[in-house]
Amino acid sequence: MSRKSVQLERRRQIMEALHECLLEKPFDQTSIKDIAAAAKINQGLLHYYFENKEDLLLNYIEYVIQRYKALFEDWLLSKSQSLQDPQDFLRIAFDFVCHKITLNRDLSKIFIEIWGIAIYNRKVKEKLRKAYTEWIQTINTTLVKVIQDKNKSTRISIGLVAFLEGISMFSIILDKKALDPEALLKDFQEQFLQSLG
Amino acid sequence: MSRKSVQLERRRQIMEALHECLLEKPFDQTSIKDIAAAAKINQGLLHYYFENKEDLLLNYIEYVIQRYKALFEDWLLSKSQSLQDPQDFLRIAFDFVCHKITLNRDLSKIFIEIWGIAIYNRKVKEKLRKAYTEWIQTINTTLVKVIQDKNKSTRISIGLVAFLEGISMFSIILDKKALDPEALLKDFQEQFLQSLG
Amino acid sequence: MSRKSVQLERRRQIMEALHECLLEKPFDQTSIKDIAAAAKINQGLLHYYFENKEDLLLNYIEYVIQRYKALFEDWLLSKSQSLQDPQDFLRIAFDFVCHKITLNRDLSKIFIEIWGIAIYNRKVKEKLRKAYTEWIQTINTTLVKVIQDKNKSTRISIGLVAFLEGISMFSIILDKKALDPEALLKDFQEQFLQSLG
Amino acid sequence: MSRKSVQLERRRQIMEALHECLLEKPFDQTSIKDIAAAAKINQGLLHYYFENKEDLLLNYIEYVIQRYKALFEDWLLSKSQSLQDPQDFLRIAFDFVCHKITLNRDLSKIFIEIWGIAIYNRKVKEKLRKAYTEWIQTINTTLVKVIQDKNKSTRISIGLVAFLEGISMFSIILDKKALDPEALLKDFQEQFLQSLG
DNA sequence: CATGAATGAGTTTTCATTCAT
DNA sequence: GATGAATGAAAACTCATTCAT
Repeated sequence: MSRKSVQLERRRQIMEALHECLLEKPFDQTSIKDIAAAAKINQGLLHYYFENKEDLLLNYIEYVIQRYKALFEDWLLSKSQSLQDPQDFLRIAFDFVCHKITLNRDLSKIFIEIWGIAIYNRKVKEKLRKAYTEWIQTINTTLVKVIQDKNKSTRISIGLVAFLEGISMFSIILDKKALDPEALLKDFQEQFLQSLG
Repeated sequence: MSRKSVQLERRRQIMEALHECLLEKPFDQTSIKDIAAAAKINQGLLHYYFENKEDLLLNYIEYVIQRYKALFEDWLLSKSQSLQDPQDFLRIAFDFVCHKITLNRDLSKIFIEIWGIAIYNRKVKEKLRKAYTEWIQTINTTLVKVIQDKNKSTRISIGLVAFLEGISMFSIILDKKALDPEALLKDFQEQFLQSLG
Repeated sequence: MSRKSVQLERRRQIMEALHECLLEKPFDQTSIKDIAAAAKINQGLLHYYFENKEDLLLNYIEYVIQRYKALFEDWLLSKSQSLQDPQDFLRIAFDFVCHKITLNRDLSKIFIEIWGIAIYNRKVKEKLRKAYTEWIQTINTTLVKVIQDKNKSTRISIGLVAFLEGISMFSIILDKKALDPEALLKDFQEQFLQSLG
Repeated sequence: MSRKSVQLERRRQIMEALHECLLEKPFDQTSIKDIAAAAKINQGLLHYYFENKEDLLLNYIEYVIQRYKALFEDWLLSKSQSLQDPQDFLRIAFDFVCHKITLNRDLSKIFIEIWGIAIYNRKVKEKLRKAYTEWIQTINTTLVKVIQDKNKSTRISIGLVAFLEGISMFSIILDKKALDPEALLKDFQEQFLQSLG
């Protein structure tokens, strides 16, 4: 491996360590020591690869977002039959989001955590803002083909993502049994796609 | 003032101080010192009124929830004309939630923060769980009269609250301009009530 | 009850509370609050009856010492047959000390604690010094009748008390089974009295 | 110096600092700050080398006990002529204990302090228990050769150490003049060894 | 006498970050 | 690059004592 890629690999390793830590404790209660221990590297070394705790967090957030964007691309390719048809695209995209994102408990935990940080951290907020905007636009690009009314389709796109994020949060906060998010989302998906078509 | 009410007043004063602090910093970064300063009381005294930081937080959460429940009761009373009709009740309740809760930026910030804490704090999670369950049930009690299908109405109630919480979160994270949550909610309300009727 | 005796009774009550506390925690780790709670009185009131924590401790020590001196007097009176004979007196005194003091686990704990405080607290040390000196002299007054050599009898008196205090300490620190202090003291008593006679 | 030995040296340095502090104040009144100041190191660093105050204390106790065990070994070697003869061994051991331990005022202070801590601290008690048991057994191993009766020799060994610890305590609590522990111990030693022979 | 609220200094411990090797 | 020792500030919490009522 080249110098550069060893560096990158190390950074990845540290970000994965942060990921593990965030599944156990909130970011503020996760110490550099914890992260270094999870990454099996020296505590001081962490500051060689990342300027400080915030820098690591920002890189981590970016890393997670890029990973899921890539996963989404792969998902689309694997279902490549019918991306032309808006209805089909929406169904496939919806499937992805539900199963890989909204119902992914680990990811939900981490994003709820990140929302909290974003409130008072401009850089984190900006990263989130971009990611959500992009996600909403991806949906909207297709939705507008079906709905025509641009304002309306934008509102629906936003509302759809807001709803999914709300369910994601509820899947962590509420009783799993009382909530049954899988059924709820499936039901919703049918209604939604039907209403479009 | 009686001894008892001095106690209660002081506790309220401290909880209000925490409220102010939470509008500036996340809970984990808010020190007991900060809260005491905001409450203009001695730092040690805070531990006289609350066992520890967590105890204060739990009391604060309860306090906020009770406050908004009381506000909702008042709101209903002030619009007392027509609570019999489900449609009217839903419209009035929706108005309250939108304007007093979902579009209340301070409250949104604080609840996003609390969601994050709830992930790893059982007691906080339990408080949230109860509050959301109660909220959902309040809606469902009325909704079931219109929809009949009990499972369906439950799912819609959950979905509705999830959507509102998602919008609440977006109103903090996304650009206010791009989002325009007031318009979005108004639009949604119309569609929603229409679809019921 | 007169004013004065109500006062005294309250003071006694507080000292008994300290006694209870000292059976659970070292003095330094016992807070005024703990003591007040054990005495079932208000925390502030404690400072009305005793100047401060040290004052309470000094009074408590005096109180315990006087109690055991009184108990000893009673004991002697109850065995009044034969205090004239030095051997008999020594036997009776030895019995008292063994059973009421050296083998009294609660008292042992408390005195070990007090020794520790005495090291760096002049007033406490002085109280202990007086009590031990008096005890040693009580023994010596009788012992010198049997032994004649005044220096020798003083040394034996000191050594005897030192030995008993050492056993008292061991009864707390060492395994009760391995130590068997009752048997050890009984054995010692026999040897000792025999050696005198 | 190697990494490892720097660690050990630092730990020793901190334990010596605790030693100095314990000659001025009881452990409970000695703050981490005091100890760090005495060791001339940063307060935070102390927690790098020892988990917490109790951990430091336990290590310190072990350190002192090991030091005196080593000193005793050296002492025996330096008097190597005659360890075969029980009488000679006892005399030499007795000399060591009297001069290096029982009459060592600093050590006496520290052990009285440790006794007090041991009452309510299981780990400290266990360390003391082991040390005293070992000391008693060392004496008993030789004593049993002279006395034959195993039970009797065990009782004498325990009693002997109890007596020495009692004298150690008295040397701190009582007037030095009235006590004259050197003379007392010398006298006792003669009587004791004579009684065996 | 009695209450409990108030004070403020002090305690242990944690931690992000820096630095010498 | 890598190590782990060092720093210093800050955190939560405790507590003896005082004071107004």
